[in-house]
Amino acid sequence: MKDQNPVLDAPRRVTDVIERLDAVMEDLPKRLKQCASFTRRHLHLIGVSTVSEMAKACDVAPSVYMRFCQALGFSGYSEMQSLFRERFTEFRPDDDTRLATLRAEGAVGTGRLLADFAEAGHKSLMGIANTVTNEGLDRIARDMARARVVHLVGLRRAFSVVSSMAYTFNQLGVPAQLHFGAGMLYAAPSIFEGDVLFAVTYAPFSDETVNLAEATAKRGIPVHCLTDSEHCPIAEFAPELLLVQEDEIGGVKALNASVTLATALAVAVKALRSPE
Amino acid sequence: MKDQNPVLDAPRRVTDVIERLDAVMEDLPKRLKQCASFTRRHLHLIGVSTVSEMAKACDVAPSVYMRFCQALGFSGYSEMQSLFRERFTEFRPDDDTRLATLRAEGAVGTGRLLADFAEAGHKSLMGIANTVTNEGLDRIARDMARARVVHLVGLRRAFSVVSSMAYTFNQLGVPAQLHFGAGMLYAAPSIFEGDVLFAVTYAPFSDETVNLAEATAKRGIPVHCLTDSEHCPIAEFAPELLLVQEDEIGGVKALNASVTLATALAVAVKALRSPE
DNA sequence: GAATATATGGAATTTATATTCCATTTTAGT
DNA sequence: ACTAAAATGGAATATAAATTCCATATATTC
Repeated sequence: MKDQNPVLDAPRRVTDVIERLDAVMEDLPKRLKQCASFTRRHLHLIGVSTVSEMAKACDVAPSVYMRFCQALGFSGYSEMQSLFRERFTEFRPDDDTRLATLRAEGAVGTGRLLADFAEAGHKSLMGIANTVTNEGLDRIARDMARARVVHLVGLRRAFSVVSSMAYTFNQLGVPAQLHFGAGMLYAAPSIFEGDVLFAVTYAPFSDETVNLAEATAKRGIPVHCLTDSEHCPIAEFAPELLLVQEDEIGGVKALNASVTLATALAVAVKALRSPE
Repeated sequence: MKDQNPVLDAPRRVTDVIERLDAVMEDLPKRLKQCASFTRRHLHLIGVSTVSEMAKACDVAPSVYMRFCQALGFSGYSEMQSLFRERFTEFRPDDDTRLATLRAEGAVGTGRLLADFAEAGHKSLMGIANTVTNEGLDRIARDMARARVVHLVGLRRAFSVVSSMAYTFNQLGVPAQLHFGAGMLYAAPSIFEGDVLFAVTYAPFSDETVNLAEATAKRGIPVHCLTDSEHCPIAEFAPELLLVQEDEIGGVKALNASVTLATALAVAVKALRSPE
């Protein structure tokens, strides 16, 4: 540490932390680099861990991790941690007013909105690592890899998720069928034994999606589900549930976690199907 | 609390907590019920909050929240909190050594894939700030805000982007129409003067999207475009071009930047349209 | 409406955690 | 190889948090 930044102000957004991390990574001494490297890949742990835990995970003394936080511009670990806890605790009553004043702020306002959504995206991505377990994801991937055809269903917000997944499957040569349109239940007859259904639905859950999942599960065909709540009714029929928590700005939710998870899942299925 | 459960063992899983919460909810005295009710709806806060914070959020004294934890069977807040932190820390997505052994064992690095795509997402999001100018985005938003109807077009990978945008517009009450299907050109007649077309296409550019954009532009209707290359042919007809660079893993591109940009744009349009 | 049991909130105590300090080790420059 | 500068880790301290205790308030029962 050559004290290259005499008065470095603390990052105020997750985005800034990542940026700074990438910027200083190379110039850091061994131990601090360990901190940077591990932290960069496990941002989500900061909010729920103590210094000693983080230090241990980085295989470093607590005091070293302390200095690492300071090298990033924070006064200490507590300050850094509070930034990563914000996402959960932060209550934003000013969202509405902020949107209302956007009109007056012009380009600056629009840019800030974009920055906000980018920030929401980062946070959502961090969340995946928190809520999704390797084992669960792996089991679903294996199940899908065995399937003759993977059927995809999702409406409203979930539709963009399944449609991107359908595209990825297509691109990779994995047989997949995207179901949409009003009479979702008419999709049931085209789902056969040996197939798998992947349903995506967010609260408030779409009846059509739930009904199709239920009907399919009752025929003994495996159903898997991606959702944002433990109370998703499909949970009753699905052996494995993927839970994501998306950040939102002014009531509009990000889609980053879902889309990323869906993409990773599709690629995993392809990898498992390939003989190689 | 009538000490109905002399030796109540602590819940071991989050599910157990929820169950117990639902079970005792009714029999609890006023303050403890407050705790139960709030906690039930904000389980995710436990891992990242202190007793005092939780107590304050429940509008209750810290000691009350303490007794609430004990009523649930925990020895105290710390024990309960550690249960909610477990799920975050027990699982380290890509501990390098563990991953190495996993691969050696022939298992698929599903978790690694997810971590990789999350990383690609982070990078893509970081890229937006660099390549998109506030002014350009703002001009497009203002143009769209003036439009009678915003028409959306995009195929293949771009389809999930426009479909999510269509959903957001819908949710916000902004008139928007999503065009899809084989004969994209037949969409042209439904685009009128006073409307705006927003086209999304990535290299190699889809002819149908480009053709619709061209035909629309030639009729004097404004066309805006989101793409990943300066060579996008729509650039010739579009006053403003949004460029995003998505990271990719093994040839499969992330969608984070595009989806985030599209969402932010939609919200900006809504904000600019709202009266007040 | 009094007596008893239960619930409550603030203050005191204990425990854990963050942070600083300093002696020792490592690295970089000559 | 020697010296100076930087980095490191463990121990000491300061700070904040969890937990307990108790006096007071509220509800229940007779």
